[in-house]
Amino acid sequence: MATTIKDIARRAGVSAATVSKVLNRKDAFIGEETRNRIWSLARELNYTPNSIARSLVTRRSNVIGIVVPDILNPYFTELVRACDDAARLRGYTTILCNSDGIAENEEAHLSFLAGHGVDGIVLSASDVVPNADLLRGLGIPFVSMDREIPMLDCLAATVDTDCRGGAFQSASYLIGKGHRRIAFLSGSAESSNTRLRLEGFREAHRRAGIAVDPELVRCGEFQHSFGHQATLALLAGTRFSAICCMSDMLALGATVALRESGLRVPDDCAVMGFDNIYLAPLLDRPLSTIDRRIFESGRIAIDALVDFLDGPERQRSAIVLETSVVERKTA
Amino acid sequence: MATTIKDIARRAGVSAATVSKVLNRKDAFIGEETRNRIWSLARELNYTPNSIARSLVTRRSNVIGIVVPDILNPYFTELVRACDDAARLRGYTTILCNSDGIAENEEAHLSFLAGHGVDGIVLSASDVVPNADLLRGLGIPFVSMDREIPMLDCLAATVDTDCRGGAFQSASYLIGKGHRRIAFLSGSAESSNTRLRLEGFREAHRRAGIAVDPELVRCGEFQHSFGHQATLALLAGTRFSAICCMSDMLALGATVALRESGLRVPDDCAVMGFDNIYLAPLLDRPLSTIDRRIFESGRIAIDALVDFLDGPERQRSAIVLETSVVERKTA
DNA sequence: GTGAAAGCGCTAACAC
DNA sequence: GTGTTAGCGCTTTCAC
Repeated sequence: MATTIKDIARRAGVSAATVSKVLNRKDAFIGEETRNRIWSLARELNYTPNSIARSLVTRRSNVIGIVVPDILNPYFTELVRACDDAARLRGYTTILCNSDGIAENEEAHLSFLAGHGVDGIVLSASDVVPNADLLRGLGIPFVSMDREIPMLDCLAATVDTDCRGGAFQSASYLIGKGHRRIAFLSGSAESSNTRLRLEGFREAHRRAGIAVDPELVRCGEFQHSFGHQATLALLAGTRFSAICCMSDMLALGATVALRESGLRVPDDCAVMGFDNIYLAPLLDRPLSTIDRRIFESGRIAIDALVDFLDGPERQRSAIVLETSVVERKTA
Repeated sequence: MATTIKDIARRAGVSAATVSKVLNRKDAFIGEETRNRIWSLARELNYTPNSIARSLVTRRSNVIGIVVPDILNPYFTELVRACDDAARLRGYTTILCNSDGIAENEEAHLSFLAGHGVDGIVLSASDVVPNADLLRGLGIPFVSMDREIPMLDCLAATVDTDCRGGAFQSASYLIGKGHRRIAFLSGSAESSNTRLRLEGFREAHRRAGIAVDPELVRCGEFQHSFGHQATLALLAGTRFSAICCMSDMLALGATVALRESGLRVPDDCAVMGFDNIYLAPLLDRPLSTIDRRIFESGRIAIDALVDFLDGPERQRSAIVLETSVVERKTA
């Protein structure tokens, strides 16, 4: 049986309230001597506060829920780690949920988190548009990452990457290298995410006076497997000298497909990624990509959320992160 | 304000106790009609049980804590995802903690988890030997992964990989391919983990009647950066035709160093990894490695833990996972 | 079939 | 300076 505040109170010959005050440093009016006695008893008995009980009364858990599609995806791995670090610095811990991009899972997780009394939620990008009614119903402050989201009272912040700009940079970089027929690989064609990126890609071409061959645009998923498969399909049907991928995993898949087809990167075909996951520079052939400040975005999301939670004025913020080109060995 | 059991009780014209019974399906003696009324009210009012309050009385949280060194390390990413999936299947959720392999962090996390009333803990490998007194003091059932651990009442299971066997397989495979001077890269020389692996490596050589040149054995960390740096050092000082790495990240680092030095893999130097992280087959040059059933080990750990928690007999188990060679393109 | 009462460990308002 | 009381939302025992 873990020791409780009562155990300490009994041994110290004081009431539980006094112990509580001391242990919570609300001890302005507590005698020096009592205070010391309580602290040393706490240490001696190895007291650990029961957060459950505390949360029940304070209605604060100091826990933040994080919902991502899949932590196996390196982009989210990094994001989650960044959030966790940032949260810890601010006195919070995190509970992680993988939705696998399935709306029902996501909803189940949100309810779960609510039931567990999290103070706030970081809800991260998948293609599904989140259930606004649910979110409103829960009333838990949340920050939305990389997603279009309806305005809600409990929306603490949005943190988005300038995907349009990122895709523009990527395509412009490739065009600058002399490429004229550039393939475009991205996630679901329905998502705003992909739409924006495609706009950026097109804009870069327009500025350079180059037409975009629709044949070269392939949307599906942000996963490795799609990159692999789409590249093979592309190779079978048309010509191109570069691939502008909208995720690093897509780029990895594309690279494998190119190599399997006997093509060298970047000599026969250049490859640009997107995300700049921490693996990108560590690969055998370091990946040229678009940096989107993953770590920073996690930190920013948590800071915005905690500011919203702790600050009395509940300022909502809308953050947009700029991207940049990282030149390495594949393009 | 979220709706509570009382709200439902009031509207249904029954007591909170009755509502609780129905919602928890302990409704054998509750009238058909009351039952339906309660369920539909719950749905209508969008009732979410307050797990905090429930945990306080039941002394069960249905939460399992997971402590790993660093979720950014792909091996742990996978392990964590596996644990999370398995836990969910068994009706539990997980809270993740990154210790960064620092003993104080680990201890802080363990206390934190205890305070949050987790029912059990999965404690995973770093080099530090865990604080047995702390663990005993907490009294929370836990499973230890890949670590030597003192016997404790609350030790639900140990799940280890046969590292000695794995290293033996790796070295034997390389020897079978005709290599005679094989470098060995591993984590901290002090850890039992590395010691065991080195034994396996030596044993393979002994059986083949080959001497191990101490010069070729380099221990440091399981990280990419050490693989890179150690390989460069090796290259500068001696000759070898293969590297037997004790983690896939080490192998990645080694590969990069080889390529930077103008050497081709596997022609000029073969590289074997260890772990078989999900990225291994996805790389530009798919990595030959030792599979250690990461996903399975997570599932097994959770199952053992939950069996221990739920089962009345509290059977302790000691699981050892066998490894196998995965031949791909680097060796 | 259903309800009343007690209590999980803690905090907060107020009393002394 | 310290104690008393009430209550957070829920479950559980036992009485009716």
